[in-house]
Amino acid sequence: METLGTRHPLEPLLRKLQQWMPLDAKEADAVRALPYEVQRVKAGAYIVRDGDRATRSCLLISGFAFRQKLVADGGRSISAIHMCGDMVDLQNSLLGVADHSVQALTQCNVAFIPREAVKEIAFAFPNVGMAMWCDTLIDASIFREWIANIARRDAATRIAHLLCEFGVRLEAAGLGAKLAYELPMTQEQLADCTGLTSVHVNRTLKALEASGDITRSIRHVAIADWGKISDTADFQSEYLHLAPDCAGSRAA
Amino acid sequence: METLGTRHPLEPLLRKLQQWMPLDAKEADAVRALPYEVQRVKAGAYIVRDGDRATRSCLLISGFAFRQKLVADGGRSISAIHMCGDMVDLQNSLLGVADHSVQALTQCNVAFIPREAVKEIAFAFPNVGMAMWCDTLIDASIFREWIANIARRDAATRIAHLLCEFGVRLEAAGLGAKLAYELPMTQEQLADCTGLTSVHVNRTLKALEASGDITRSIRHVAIADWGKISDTADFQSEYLHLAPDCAGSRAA
DNA sequence: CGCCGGTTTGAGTCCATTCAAGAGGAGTGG
DNA sequence: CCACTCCTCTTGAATGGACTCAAACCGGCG
Repeated sequence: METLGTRHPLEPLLRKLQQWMPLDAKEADAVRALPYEVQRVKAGAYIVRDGDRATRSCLLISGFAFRQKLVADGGRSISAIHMCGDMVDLQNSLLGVADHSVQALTQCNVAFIPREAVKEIAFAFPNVGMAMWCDTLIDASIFREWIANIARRDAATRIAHLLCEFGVRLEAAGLGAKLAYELPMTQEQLADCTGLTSVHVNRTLKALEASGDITRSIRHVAIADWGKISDTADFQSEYLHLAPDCAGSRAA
Repeated sequence: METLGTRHPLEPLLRKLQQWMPLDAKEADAVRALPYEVQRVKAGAYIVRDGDRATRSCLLISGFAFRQKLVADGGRSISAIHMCGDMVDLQNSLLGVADHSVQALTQCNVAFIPREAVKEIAFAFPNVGMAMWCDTLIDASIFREWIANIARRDAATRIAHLLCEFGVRLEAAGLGAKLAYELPMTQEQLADCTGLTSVHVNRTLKALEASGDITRSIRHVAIADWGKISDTADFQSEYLHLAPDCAGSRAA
């Protein structure tokens, strides 16, 4: 667990960007020099609302958030979960009008950065821009995997897959271990991530527990054997692009 | 219908980019000056294979292509359909290793552009880069809508939604009318786009026909009443971001 | 003409849903 | 400290939308 402590508030962004592309001192300083304003957001509150004209990008400094869309009959679809260091709203702010909402899953600290400042740094420092672009491309890769997950896997596989992804991403973000972590979601939210109902999520979780794939208490998930669960989950981590070779080589 | 004729092969790319961001003469010339190599690809052939180390980006000059992923039990998920002017492979080539395949739906003409050339023009000409970035963000927006479509809508709504999207995009690309077009897909491919089986797609198409939403012959789709079908489809076009305000204003 | 991929149709099955009700836990206020 | 409420989790029974399996049909093409 990291504390905010004395660290620069934008440090998590820097950490994330460096994952995709090494940045030199000048580039890192430029990131730190971005203008921002930090706000505390309560669990459940909207960070961006569908239809908003977004003029700022949001960086998650602590806590968790998710993207959601509503359909005609009132159903909800969650299309992404975000954690510390994620630029939660490049998607909306660069496109002008938000096509979906972003909501706080837990209490969050969010840094708002004016969209023009993001554009400026992206093109003034190509390596920073490339890292940001990659970040949005990896979000897209995760969307594709979720499409496949929801479209073509059964309930147990879907949920196991989500649990695997969550573990790997938490570990990559330095927020926990992939074999044991706090899952900050209700079963209903889990259902909206996987296209199931909360009742069936409940039954499926119990089945996963019974088959020895996971153990869990309230919101804590523990994975006994990574090989076993990633097998039932049909999980391969390539789509997360954690290997450090995004975008090829640095620009001069 | 546009013919290739005497036009510059990269003209469709220019058209697409200008949709997101107006480009001046110098910027347009830079796009036209991109190095490329055109190849004819047969229907069904792979343009990019899952796991490839992609070093070039692919631009669709004519024909249709789709993105697909396979899951453990052999099921297939189609996560996107692409048409003339689409940069089909920024996603893979910028990230290094392809996390999914791209396959020709019909016979295609594809222009291959070295990835370094794409990166160079993107950062040498910020407006071009911004347009490309927007393009990938809009792809991501479509992914999110597909997630909601597959996760939370019933079969008839799902398919009607896909038909609406297809009509609007074809019209936006100057390839047809949204109320009547050729659908270059088999029912099995339609099924893989919507997370259904081909049998059920067949029944659902017949039901849509019976209820007067569409008429169809072999691969031809006609929509009698846009209001009616977009209603049964729960379709709103905002997520396609066709309104010309992506990315805010041009850079100086 | 015969093959082959795609479409159509029927019958039976099943995975996930719906509806309903009870149990557990956290937080609030008297 | 307890009563009360709200939310989440849990479980059961019945239902249903989509699937599976299978066979027939159709149209284009070699």
